[in-house]
Amino acid sequence: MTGVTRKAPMRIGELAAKAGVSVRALRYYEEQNLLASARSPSGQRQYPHSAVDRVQLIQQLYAAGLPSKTIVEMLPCIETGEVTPVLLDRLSAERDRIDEQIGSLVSTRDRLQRIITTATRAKNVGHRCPGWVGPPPP
Amino acid sequence: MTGVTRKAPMRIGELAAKAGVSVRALRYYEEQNLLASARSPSGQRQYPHSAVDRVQLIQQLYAAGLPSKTIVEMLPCIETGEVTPVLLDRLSAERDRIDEQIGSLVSTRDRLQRIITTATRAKNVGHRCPGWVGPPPP
DNA sequence: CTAGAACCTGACGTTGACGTCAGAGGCAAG
DNA sequence: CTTGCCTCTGACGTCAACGTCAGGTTCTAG
Repeated sequence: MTGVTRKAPMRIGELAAKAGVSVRALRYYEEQNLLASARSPSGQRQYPHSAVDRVQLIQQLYAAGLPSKTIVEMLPCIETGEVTPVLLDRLSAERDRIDEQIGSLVSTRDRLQRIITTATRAKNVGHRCPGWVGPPPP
Repeated sequence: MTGVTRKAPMRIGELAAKAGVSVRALRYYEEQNLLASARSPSGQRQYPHSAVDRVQLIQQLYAAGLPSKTIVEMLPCIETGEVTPVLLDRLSAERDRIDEQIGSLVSTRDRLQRIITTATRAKNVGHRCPGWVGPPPP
């Protein structure tokens, strides 16, 4: 026996569903060289199972604010585990950038939390919000 | 004596410099009702000193991914300290959203860190991309 | 075989936060 | 007064990550 479990190759709709993105997004990723696909004789895209993970990684990096240009430079080596010193620097730089972003978000969150706490404790609740803060005194 | 130190009112260029944003951005904020200004007789914008802080708050909220529509609903009450129950829910919701965003960023950061660590330890360096010969790892 | 779902390419539309340019005026210095 | 910088309004340009539509092919269920 072959030992190979033959199943129909994953098409774009299935990948989109499994990865939680739109079909359009996947074609866009391919356009940006973020995601490759084999083609059936009739031209339909075919993906390996691992594509689900890859798409989710792409999403994660997008969510971290990386543009596709940066991602496309990082992805190949990330997948193979091979990396150049230059790329390593880049990865570290992005990690640091994300750290800063986290710090900024934390302070924003804290500021929001203080506002909430203060407002709740003071029970400054139930007034009508002023629609607009007027111009400053001369 | 009046006790009032009269100084020339802050104009848009000065505010832009102090807040670290562009003049265009400030006019855009005004367009979006995020930032008010008094006008001189000749129509030039005048800002109070507190505007610097306000602009920085706006920037912080933008950086947290809030769109101006949301900010414009939150800002007046944030400044006055008064808040409606509805707005309080909104603030909490945004705080929670930011928390999720932080969590997502942390996991992305960790994933990047693992990649960096693994690649560094395995010394999988120098195979694919062209580049200079880097310094040795610590 | 046929209907409908899924897929293809190509191209234009959308959104948000500004950038940039044009043409006209205002303001302090010399 | 003139020079030069700052400011004004208005309007079009940009960029990224897709959405959406058109017009055609392919796959699959009955």
